[in-house]
Amino acid sequence: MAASALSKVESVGVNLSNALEDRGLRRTATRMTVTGRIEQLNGAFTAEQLCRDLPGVGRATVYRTIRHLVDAGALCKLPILDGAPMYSIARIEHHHHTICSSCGAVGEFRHSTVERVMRSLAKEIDGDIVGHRMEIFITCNSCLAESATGKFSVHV
Amino acid sequence: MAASALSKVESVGVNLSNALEDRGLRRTATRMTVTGRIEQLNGAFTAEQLCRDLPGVGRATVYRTIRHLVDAGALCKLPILDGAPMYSIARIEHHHHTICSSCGAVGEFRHSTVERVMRSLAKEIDGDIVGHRMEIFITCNSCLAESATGKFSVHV
DNA sequence: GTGCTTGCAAAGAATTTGCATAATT
DNA sequence: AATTATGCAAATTCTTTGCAAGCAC
Repeated sequence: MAASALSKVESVGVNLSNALEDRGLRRTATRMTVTGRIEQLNGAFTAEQLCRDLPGVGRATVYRTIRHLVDAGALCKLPILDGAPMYSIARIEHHHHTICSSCGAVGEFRHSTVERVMRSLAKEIDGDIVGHRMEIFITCNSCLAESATGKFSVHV
Repeated sequence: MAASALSKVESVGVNLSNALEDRGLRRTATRMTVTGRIEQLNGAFTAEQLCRDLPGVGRATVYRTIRHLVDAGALCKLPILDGAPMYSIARIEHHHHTICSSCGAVGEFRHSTVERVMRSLAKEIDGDIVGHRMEIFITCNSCLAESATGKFSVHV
């Protein structure tokens, strides 16, 4: 992959528990467990998956913690066409996602051209643009290698 | 609004009941009722809204008909960050949506530059690109006029 | 008449909420 | 000590499914 205009997103020392503290929430053992697990996952995840990984933590707490993190802007929620939304750490302020249609793996990317296009569209769309979202559906390299069959819905 | 590179989507004589027939499904009175209602709505809608509008039709049938239409490619399903997905008639093969963050109104648009950007990204993204989705969140002109308060979540 | 359709109600899946108990500050 | 957090179970919300009765072809 070329490196030119596309900047791959690298870890930028996100600290989820700090994000919660900054919102005035208490630093509890349970929250450390949840945020710790999210940080050690290296990609996007669902609430259900987190519950499975952390049987010692109640479902409600997992959901509540996720919601706090989303509200804090530390996680971004990405809607999946069929099924539960996925979450991924918001390592940079504005980015888009690649979603593997086969295995569901989520990546983040940022591309200056996309943002430039948005600015040019602004002049032509009715109303004020307040934001945008873009997802690129891919078959990731490992799935290409395995030539796995599709599991996730794609809006082409 | 300028007309240049952005082509607004106009009705192109979509016929939803035909789309169902083309799939080998029977032309029933109930299905005509559902497709008729969808066609007379001039924007996106939720399953729930359709159920409310058509009290004579069972929920299950509404959901089943919507699914058939999506499978037929006659409707596109668009995931909403918080809440039920919305559906809109797929009048052109590939397009994107504008969603008013205030009233939820959905518009369709197509912009050649967006597609061009996708092609340039293809060279730089790991894996094969199989599709993409883009939503532009706006405050529509009527909401600007009313300066209504936001109701829909926005991923900025 | 045969097989697809429908509507109801029940089942499911995902998420939220009430509330008593436990932990943090 | 006061207040927030947790876990459980029940409640919600959205959607699908089983099934008997009704239509389309």
